[in-house]
Amino acid sequence: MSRSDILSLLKSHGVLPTPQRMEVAELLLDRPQHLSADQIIDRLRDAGSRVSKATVYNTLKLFSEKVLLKELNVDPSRKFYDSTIHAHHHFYNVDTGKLSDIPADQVSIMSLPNLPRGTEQESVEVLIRVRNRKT
Amino acid sequence: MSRSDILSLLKSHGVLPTPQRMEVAELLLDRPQHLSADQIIDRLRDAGSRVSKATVYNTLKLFSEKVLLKELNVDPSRKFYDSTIHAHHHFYNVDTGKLSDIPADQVSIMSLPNLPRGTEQESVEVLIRVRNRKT
DNA sequence: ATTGCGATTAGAATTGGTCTATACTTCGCG
DNA sequence: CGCGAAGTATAGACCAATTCTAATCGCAAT
Repeated sequence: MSRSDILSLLKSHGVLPTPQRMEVAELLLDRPQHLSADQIIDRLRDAGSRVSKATVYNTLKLFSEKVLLKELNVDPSRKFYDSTIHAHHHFYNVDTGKLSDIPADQVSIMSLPNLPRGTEQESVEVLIRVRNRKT
Repeated sequence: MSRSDILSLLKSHGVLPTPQRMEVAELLLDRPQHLSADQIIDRLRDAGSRVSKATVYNTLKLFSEKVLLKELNVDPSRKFYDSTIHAHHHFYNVDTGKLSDIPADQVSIMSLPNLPRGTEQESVEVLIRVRNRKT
């Protein structure tokens, strides 16, 4: 994804494109991936950036509010930020902590229960926990 | 569930029944529910117990290893401990933070993808995120 | 220039959870 | 019985992820 694509992506989602936000967006939204805030900070720093931790967290929160990415709560110890926003599912390897995507069309759910009264559905997420096969 | 039921439950799962573990088990395993470690500590303390935080965490971790309960990673800020261990799914109300159970038989999944190579399946969890309907 | 407001920042604060070091129990065995 | 080993409980220190705070910066509109 080019710089100008990202620029218009941010604008079209109502996000003011500051230099720091552009850096985060270019890193994360470039391709389908799952990164923790920590990994993002490390990579930006490695690339010579001097963004602060707080800005990265602010930016990630803003992006997820504006639906530029998805927060994943799978690993008990930290959030992952997923650059794929359309509906899809995940494998989580409990041994390695690695997440991987499952395209939505590879899981089909036949029946869903009635929602609790007074609520409406926001999303359906399937998480398949796997472990390394010990042969 | 009676005291002696819990006693034999612990023993049958290879857990030495100490007084503190009995307290936690009686509180949590009594009926289907989802509690955070914090809630558990508070309730025990309210009931006059003097268990330490560390012991509660140790106990919950032990119980989950011995499959007396399930850890849930749904809420970004804390784990929930679920007294229902057989396969089932959850609603999560993002507005209230409340979790509720979906019996396994109310969700049927038709097709599942191939697992990543070298891994075996541990569990399949469906999480339906809901929000309060704004009428 | 000055004002004002959102963005950025460093560092402090918070918080759920874990670790450590010590003390206490329990149990097998002589 | 009494001892030692092994396992458990505890308080409090510690840790790491995230959030908060208060000060500063940058820029747009006056």
